[in-house]
Amino acid sequence: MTTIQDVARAAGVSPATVSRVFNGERVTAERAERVRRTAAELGYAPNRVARSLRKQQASVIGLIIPDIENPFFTALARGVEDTAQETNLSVVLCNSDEDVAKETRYLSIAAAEQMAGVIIAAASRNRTDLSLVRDRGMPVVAVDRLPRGADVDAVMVDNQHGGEEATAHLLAAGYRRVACIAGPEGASTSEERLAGYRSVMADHRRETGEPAPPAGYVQHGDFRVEGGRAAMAALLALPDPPDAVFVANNLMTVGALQALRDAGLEPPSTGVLSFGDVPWASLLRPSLSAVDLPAYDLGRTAAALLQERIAGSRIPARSVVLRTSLQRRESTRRGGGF
Amino acid sequence: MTTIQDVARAAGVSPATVSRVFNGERVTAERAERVRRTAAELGYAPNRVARSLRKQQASVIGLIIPDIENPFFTALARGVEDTAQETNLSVVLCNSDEDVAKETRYLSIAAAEQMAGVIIAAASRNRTDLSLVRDRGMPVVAVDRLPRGADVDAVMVDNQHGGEEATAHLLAAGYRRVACIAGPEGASTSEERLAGYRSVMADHRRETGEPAPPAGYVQHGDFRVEGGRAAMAALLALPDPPDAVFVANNLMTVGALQALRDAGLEPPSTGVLSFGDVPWASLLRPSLSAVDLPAYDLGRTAAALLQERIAGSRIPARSVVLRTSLQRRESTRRGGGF
DNA sequence: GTGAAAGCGCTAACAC
DNA sequence: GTGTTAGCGCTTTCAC
Repeated sequence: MTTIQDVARAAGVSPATVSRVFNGERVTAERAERVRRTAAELGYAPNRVARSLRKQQASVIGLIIPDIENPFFTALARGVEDTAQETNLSVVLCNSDEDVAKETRYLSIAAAEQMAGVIIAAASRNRTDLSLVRDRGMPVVAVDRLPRGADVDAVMVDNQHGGEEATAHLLAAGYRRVACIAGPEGASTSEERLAGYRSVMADHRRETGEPAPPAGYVQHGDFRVEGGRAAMAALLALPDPPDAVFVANNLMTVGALQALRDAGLEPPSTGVLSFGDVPWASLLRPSLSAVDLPAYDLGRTAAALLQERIAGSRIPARSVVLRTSLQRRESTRRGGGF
Repeated sequence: MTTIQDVARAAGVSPATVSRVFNGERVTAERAERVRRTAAELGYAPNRVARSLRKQQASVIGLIIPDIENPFFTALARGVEDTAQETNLSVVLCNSDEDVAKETRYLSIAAAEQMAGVIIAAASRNRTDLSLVRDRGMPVVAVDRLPRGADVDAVMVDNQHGGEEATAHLLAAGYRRVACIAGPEGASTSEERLAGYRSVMADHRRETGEPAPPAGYVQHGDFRVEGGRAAMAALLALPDPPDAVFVANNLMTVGALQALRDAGLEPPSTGVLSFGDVPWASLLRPSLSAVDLPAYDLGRTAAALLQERIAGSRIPARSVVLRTSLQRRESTRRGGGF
């Protein structure tokens, strides 16, 4: 490996000068040029490990997401990456697999590698422990999910509003027995979406005097395809099955659609509304109504906030909330369109 | 930050002893215990940057993939991760976005961070330059795509065989005007799949005396949804459009299906066979025939090979080829099933 | 089995 | 502007 010493010797200057050239500090043009040329000849590239050790910080940021196979998070990752690239930060992606232990390992790595900062979609609202990195003063931005009590910048989705809009749309379309497949208990995103559902349902009962939905109309899944399938199957097994369902994430919607089909049912006779776009939804017949999430912008915003912190901003922690937008398509068009 | 010095002082031993405790070298049980306890109390964790600088190697491997939004690569990533975890290696994922410049940046980072090794699905067969890392003696495993002339271990898919099987299946199903949507020119995976198509088509002509397919029956796309749509549209615009199409990757299949639908056509009247499973294909009606790729196993195998190299194996470079398997479903069931 | 000391490659403080 | 020097936190000789 070529070191800064080798270049210095070959160019007839001190190591400090070489360092300055590579860090954009003031060096006479002529010598700078000579250093650059010798460096190129020798194939020299600064050793980031040494640099990190010395500066006690790196030019890499960690992005920790809970499910790399969920397109929502990959779109988010692209947003982070695109923004980071603009200022020469590199992104390394870590998949916590919704597992707090794995997540903890990645957080320790981020700390130990002295990354410049971390963007995290936490695996758990209660058990994710950001102190590992926060104690070292490392900037952290929470995205999509904010661990309880974490004093960090956050970029969130207006889940409750999205849940309300979705439920209201199902009722307006004429569905009467509207169920909900929520995410894991304790997941903040799921709970907020569910709260939106509950609040609109309660308002509706108050206005119309209709009875409360039967027990079991709220099922909990695991945010994966299988969980959605099981939850839908459970709903269909009820004595009075729902005529529409609001599903709290995209992957569970896929499972729910499969269960529906297995039971010989199809939207929109049973209405289906997904929180979060199902990828390639455009191929589905009937097309799928969904609450669109700004996944890419979530990533961009998170990266921008992190960069401000890395640059040294010390203002109090901020939360940015991005709005969802409801896409009305065929799967909620009861009675063949209106 | 607590350092090894702090622990040593607090435990009344030398830094060397603390180091030995954390590296599993022989230390008297009693002292080892004391060190471990003080370390825990002080919240000490070894600084990986310093360790890397000293040992000149890290416990992190880089995984460079060309498209993080393609489920094939995310499944592969999981395979790599699961295997790496087993031996305490951590994986950082880099998305080259099919862009050789970005890829080069990530390779330099891998080199500069002195990662333990790299697994790469190369962005280009010709322009991907592994010398950046190979020159430093860093172990590299190519997966899915092998850059020309690269002397590294590789884990590949039997693309030609898959292409042959796919094409033969379309012909056996009774389709006669079979077209192919290939990937970018120069992509080895695409070229091999195309070669499989061509070889079976040529054999078939030889046996049956049927005329050669018209010009334009082989279209090139970009391995993304849009490319597939454009290619399919071009095929449909031909004077004598095909009655079946073999699409060389999963994302382009999505686009092709969209173009087909836009034209008022549906499989299986036009047969569609995808190379690589489309995620959530189970939701599609008609269900989609596909050449299944062992993405997860590709990842596992690549990680296993890399680990052998990291452990010091010096045997000559190996290539492992994994087989595909054809899934016959409804989209190629001409005339309503057979 | 253990400690002292050197040094991985780099940057920051200081003197010039 | 530039060189000299010290040291980031760790591992690894080499004595003992």
